[in-house]
Amino acid sequence: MTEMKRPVTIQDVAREAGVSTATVSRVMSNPGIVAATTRAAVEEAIARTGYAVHHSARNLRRQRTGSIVALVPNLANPFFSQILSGVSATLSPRGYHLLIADTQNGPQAGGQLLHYLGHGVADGLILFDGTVERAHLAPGAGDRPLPPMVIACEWMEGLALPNVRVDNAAGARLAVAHLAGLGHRRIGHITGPAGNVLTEARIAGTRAALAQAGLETREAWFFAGDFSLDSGAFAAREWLAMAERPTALFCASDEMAAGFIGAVQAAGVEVPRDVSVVGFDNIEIAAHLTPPLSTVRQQRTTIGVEAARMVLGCIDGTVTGAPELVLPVELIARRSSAAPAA
Amino acid sequence: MTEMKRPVTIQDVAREAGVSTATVSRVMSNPGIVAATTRAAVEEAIARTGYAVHHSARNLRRQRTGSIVALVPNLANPFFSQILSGVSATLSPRGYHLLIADTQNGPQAGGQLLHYLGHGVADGLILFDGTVERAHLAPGAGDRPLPPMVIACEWMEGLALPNVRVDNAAGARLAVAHLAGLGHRRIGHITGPAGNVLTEARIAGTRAALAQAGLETREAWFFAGDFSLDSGAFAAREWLAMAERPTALFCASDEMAAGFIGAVQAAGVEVPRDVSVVGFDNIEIAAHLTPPLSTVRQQRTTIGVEAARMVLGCIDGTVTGAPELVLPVELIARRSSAAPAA
DNA sequence: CTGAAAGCGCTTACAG
DNA sequence: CTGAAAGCGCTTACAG
Repeated sequence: MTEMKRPVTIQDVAREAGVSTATVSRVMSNPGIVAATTRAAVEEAIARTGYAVHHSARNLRRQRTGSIVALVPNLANPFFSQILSGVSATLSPRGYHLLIADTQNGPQAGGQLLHYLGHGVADGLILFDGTVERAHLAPGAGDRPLPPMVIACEWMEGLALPNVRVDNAAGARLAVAHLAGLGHRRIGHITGPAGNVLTEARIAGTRAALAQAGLETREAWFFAGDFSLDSGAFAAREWLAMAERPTALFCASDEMAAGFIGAVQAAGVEVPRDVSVVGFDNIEIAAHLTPPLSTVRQQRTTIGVEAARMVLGCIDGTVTGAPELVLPVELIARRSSAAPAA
Repeated sequence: MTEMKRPVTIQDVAREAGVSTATVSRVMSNPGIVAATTRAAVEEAIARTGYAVHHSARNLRRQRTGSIVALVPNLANPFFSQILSGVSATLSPRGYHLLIADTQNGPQAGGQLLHYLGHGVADGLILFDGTVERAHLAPGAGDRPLPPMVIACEWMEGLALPNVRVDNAAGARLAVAHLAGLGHRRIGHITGPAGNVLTEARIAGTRAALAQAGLETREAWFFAGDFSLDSGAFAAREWLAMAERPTALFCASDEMAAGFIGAVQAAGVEVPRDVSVVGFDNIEIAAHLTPPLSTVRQQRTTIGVEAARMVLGCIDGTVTGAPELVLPVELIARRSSAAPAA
C-alpha cells in the first residue's frame, strides 16, 4: 500500500503488451506504421499501466528540448503579460513549453543569456531585452552554434536578428500630429529610459512630427522618464514648476501618462482643459481612467504571437535570414486630449 | 569556415584533457574530489573548447528536470506579473527554470495539468488556479506518483495541498470595517467571479464585518463582478440605476474599483463625495488614480517567493505534509474613501 | 584520486 | 510490420 510507485516506463508497457520497446515507441509517435492488432494491444497496455512518455528522455534522444525561452527585462512589469500570453498561446498547441527568465534575476544579465544559449536548455529564444551583451550574440562568437533567436519589442542596432516590433516612430508621429491637429503649439514629451531603442525611436518620431507641423522643439519640454508611473508623476512636478509649460504632452508609455495625470490632478490641474495628454501602449485601464486616456495602440498579444511564430519558423527552417516584422500602430483618441484653452 | 560546428560534449573535453569523462564530470560537480593538477588541466580544456554541460542529458541521468511549472489561469492578467517575478527570483538562484503554462491555452484545462503532471516535465508545480480537476490531484489517482505541488493564491476546499495564500476574509473585514468606521451605513460589495474561492472568502468577510458593525446586508448591494475592469464599470451602471444606492462599496479587486470609479465619474458622480470605494490588491496604479484608491494590500511578490520556496522545500524534503501559509493583508486608506455626505 | 562500465528512458536507422 | 542494437550526453557506484 505505502510502497513507492516507480514511474512506469516504456519497458513496462512493452513487457505488458508482449512487444519490443521500439513498437511501443512507434505506436506513440507514428501509429499508422504498426499493425492494427499490435497497436490495439499496445494501446491497451498503455491505458492499463497509465504510461506517459518521459520527456527528458525523449528530448535527449531527439536532440531537442521542446522549450522556448522568453528573456524579459522585468517580469514584474505587467506590460509583458499580454505578450507572454500570446507567446504561450502559440507555443502550447505546437507542443513547446514556455520557459521564462528575467534578465535582472540571474547572476548578471549576461550570465542568464549565456546559460540559455547553452545547449540542451532551449530550442530557441525570444529576447524582449535589447540591452543584452552583443558579444554573446555575434554569430560564431563562442565556439558553439547558437540556437535560433528572435528579438521582439526592442531590437539591436546593427545586429541582424529576426525581429518583431511595432512602428514606434510612426506611433510618436501619430500622437504628436494629433495634438498639433487639435491646435496645440507647445508640445512636450516624456521619454522612456535613456539609451533604450524604443526611447530613441519615439523621440525621433516626436521631433519629426514637431518639425513637420512647424512647431518648436524645446529641449526643456522633453522630460526624462523611464516608462514607470512614478516617472510620470515626477515629470508632472517638473511641469508644474515650469514658467512656460507645454499645453500638451506625448508620453512614451501609458503608465507615465497615468502617473502624470494623477499628479497634476492632485495639484488641481484639469485634463484636458489645462493640459492634453496622449500615452503609448493602450493598456487596459487607459479607457477607464478619468478622463479616458488618448493613446497609441500597440497590439501586445500580436507581438507575442508573431515572435513565437518567428522562432518556430527559424527552428523548422521555414524562416531564414533575419526578417523584420514591423506591426502597425493606431491612434486612439479619447478624452484626455482636446483643443487648448483659448 | 561555413562548416556546422557540432556542440562540444564532455567526450571532447575528456579527450582534450587526456582524462576520462568521469573526471571531467567530477570537476564540474565536485571539484574538491579531484587532484589539483588534473583539475587545472580539465578546466583549461573546458575553457579552450567552450564546453557547456548539456542540460537534458544531465537531467535525465540525475532523474530530475530542473524545472518548476507555474500554472496560471490567465497569463494575460497583469495580476500575476509580480507573483511570477517573485517565483522567478527565488527559483533562478537555486538553479531551477521556470516553466509557465496558461490553463486556458491547453486542449483543455485538465489536459494541461495532466501533461505537466507527467514525469520528465517538471520537478514540481505551483498551481495558481483552484479550478483544476480535483480528480487529477487526488494522491494516488493515476497510477504514477505525482510531483510535489503547491497551490497559491487560491486553494481547493477539502484537498490537503501545501498552500500559500493571503487572509482574504480578514482583508474584506478590514475594508468594510474601515468604511463603517467612516460612518457609512449602506455598504455594498462588488464580488469576484462566481464559484471562485477568493470570491467566497471575501464575501464571507464582508458579511461578517457588516454583521459586526450592526449594518444591513442587502443582497441587491452585492454586485456580481469577475475581477475585471469592465465588470466594475458594469456594476457602476447598475449602481447608478438604483433607487436606494449604497454610499460605499468594497470591491474584490482594484481593477473593478477602477472600472467602477471611471464609470461613475463619467456620469458626473464624485468620489468619495458621492460614493466611497475601497479595492483589493493594491496594484501599482492604485496610488496614482484620482482620487488615489483606498485598498487592501496583498503582497504579490511575497506570495510568489513563498510559493516557490514551498515547492523547493517539498522537493528537497524540507517541507512535508500540507502546510498552509496565510500571509497578512493590510488596509491602505487613500482618498477614495471618506465620511458619507451629511 | 581516477577509469571502465552501466544506465537514465527513450528513438531510430538497420535488418529481416 | 517488427525487433535487436546502438546511442543521445551525461553521472555515479564500483573497483582499483
